[in-house]
Amino acid sequence: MKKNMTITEIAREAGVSKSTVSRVLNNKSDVLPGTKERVLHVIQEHQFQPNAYARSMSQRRSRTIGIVVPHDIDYVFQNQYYMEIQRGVLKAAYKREYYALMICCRDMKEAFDAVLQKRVDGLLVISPLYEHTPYIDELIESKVPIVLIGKAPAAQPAYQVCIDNFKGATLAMEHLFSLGHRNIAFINGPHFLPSSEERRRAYLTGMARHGMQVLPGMVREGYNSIDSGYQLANSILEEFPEVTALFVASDYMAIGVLDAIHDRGMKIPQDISVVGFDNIQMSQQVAPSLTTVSQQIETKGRLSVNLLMDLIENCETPEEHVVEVEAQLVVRDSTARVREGAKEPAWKTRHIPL
Amino acid sequence: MKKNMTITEIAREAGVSKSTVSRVLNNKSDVLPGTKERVLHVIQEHQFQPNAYARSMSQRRSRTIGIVVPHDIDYVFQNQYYMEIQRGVLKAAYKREYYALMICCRDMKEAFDAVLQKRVDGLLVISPLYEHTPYIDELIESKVPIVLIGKAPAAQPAYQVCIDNFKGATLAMEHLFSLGHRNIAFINGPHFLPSSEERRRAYLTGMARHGMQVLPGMVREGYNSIDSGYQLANSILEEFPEVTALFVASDYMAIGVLDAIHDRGMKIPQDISVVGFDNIQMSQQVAPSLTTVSQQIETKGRLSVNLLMDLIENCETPEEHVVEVEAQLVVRDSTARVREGAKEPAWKTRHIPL
DNA sequence: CTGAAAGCGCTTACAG
DNA sequence: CTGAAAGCGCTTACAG
Repeated sequence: MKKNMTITEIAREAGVSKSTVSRVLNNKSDVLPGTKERVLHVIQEHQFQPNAYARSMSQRRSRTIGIVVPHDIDYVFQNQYYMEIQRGVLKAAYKREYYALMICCRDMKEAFDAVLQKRVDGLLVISPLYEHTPYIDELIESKVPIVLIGKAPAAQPAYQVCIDNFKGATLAMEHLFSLGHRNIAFINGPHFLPSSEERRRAYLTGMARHGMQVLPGMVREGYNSIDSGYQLANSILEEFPEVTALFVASDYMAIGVLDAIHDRGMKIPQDISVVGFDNIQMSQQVAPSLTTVSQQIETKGRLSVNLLMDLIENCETPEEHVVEVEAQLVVRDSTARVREGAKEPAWKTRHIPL
Repeated sequence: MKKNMTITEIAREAGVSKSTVSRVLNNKSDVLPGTKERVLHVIQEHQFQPNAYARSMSQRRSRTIGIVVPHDIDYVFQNQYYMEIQRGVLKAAYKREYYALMICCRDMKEAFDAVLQKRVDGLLVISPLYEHTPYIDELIESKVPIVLIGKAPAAQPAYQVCIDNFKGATLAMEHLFSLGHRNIAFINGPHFLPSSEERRRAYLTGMARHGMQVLPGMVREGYNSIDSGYQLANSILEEFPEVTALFVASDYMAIGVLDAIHDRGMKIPQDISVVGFDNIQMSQQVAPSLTTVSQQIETKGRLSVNLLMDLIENCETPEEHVVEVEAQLVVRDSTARVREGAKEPAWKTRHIPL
């Protein structure tokens, strides 16, 4: 492996100019076959690869995208959601011969730096929160190619790849209703996540559609951690023993819910049904395996790369700003028909058609 | 966010030369405080950041390291071991203001490319297999700064950060022996992993030390997947019903083992004890939580970055090639005293002192 | 079809 | 302490 070859030496050895070597390297059409042959031969012989950064400089693009995750490294690398996204992103990027740079930063500062330093041609922002709105707006305003994965909190129209959270959550609720459940509690994700609002609306709408009144304690807010799911499930079941099903807005929390129910000596799904959201890997490895709403995480990652590269390469901006991936219900072992003789809730009063 | 500032424009506005701006940017000592002040002010005002690649080119270093994982993206991003490593690596790299580029490639080709293209200043190779020996040797020979995480398969001395697998596996075995277990089966990792050999030796040595004969079927080889653990445990328990404990060379397989035992209607740890290896996150989330040998994965990631940067920056090469991280036994809920009346194995014949 | 020259945005000796 | 010039290794018009 000879390391310090440059285009100049290749040119000398092949008896041509640097320009010609460059043309061969970039597969330009106007090179005489014989010349091309000769140059390629020298290149092969030395295992020559052009300096990527010199190239980036003169081409004014780096063929590198930034995957920005506005969270702590510790959090990100312990969360399967981000792993799935990264998987989809890296696979798609490799396929188009792009590199991807992981940028974890709470305040998006490093993302700005990477752009200003011309390290990346564009940005993929995963799960931005409301608090990131000003940063994202500034990036959009500066014409930085940028695609958001997950609901956009930006004030101006942002390119984004997401699912319809309302539809997804409705799938979960209808599944539970179809199994005869009526006393359904809801554990939502944190309010600072744009997706939480829609899922909440779906829960409330579903309950209303089936004539169920929702008491305040039936809806809780967790932090998407296993532990918060555990705590909240205990608290809910304490207060509402007649609950027969829980809809939980993230798989991690749902897994905590499974634990809590188990520790209370109840059986899943015989006594209580649980539906999660996300369909992370772990959801099929737990016992019982978790019925959940798939976000098609890897697909989102893949599509977002494609969209971002269209923005980078074509410069023309697609009309449609939103790419929607379909949310899908994945039925596994954590849901079943409502238990016999489940108490009718005292507050079930009337059927409200919507 | 103004994007197209260059050092030249900063120089003009500050009324100095590019050289001086460069000196300020790089914190060189010999700049008059007043001048420095003035330049910094203009820089701040424009939020100027120097072009990273131009810098890399003239400095002949990129402040970027390659994390090469010689496996498929799909495999890597579904494996918590690699996530933990990445976590440690990224945190340490950020701290020293380095970037890290993820390079997944079965045959290490992309790793060579990254070096030849001068994209990275050095390489971190995670879990190299025997089959990667020639590639790694070539890199070492070419004086590319390189550190291996995990036992080195290289023919020549390679810098590496690893645990003492023999010692770690011995901790697991002694733990089981101390609980009274004698009929211990062993599920090893694949033979193409350098670590497997040592763990196997530890198992055999432990058994011998306690006078236990090891029948052929008591040692199996899996692929470090949950599924292979499941299959192998079933097969072992079928053949050797008197087994009271399994030592499993990776947590993923051990989790499969837990499932298998559960599905056979036996209780853990009352009927059978299980010890894993790695201490991935999941090992504490399963039920029962898994007793295992911690590799201190994140620590390995962190230390390997530090070692690699010493190689890159100091050019002087440390004498000691091996950094050893201590393997630690983590006792959780999957191990307990051997069950009462467990059958003494027919083949227990004599005590062989070693 | 090919080459010489200029340029990308920095840093680094070399003078002064 | 500061500036002019050369150089890092490419690409890209511009001629021919």
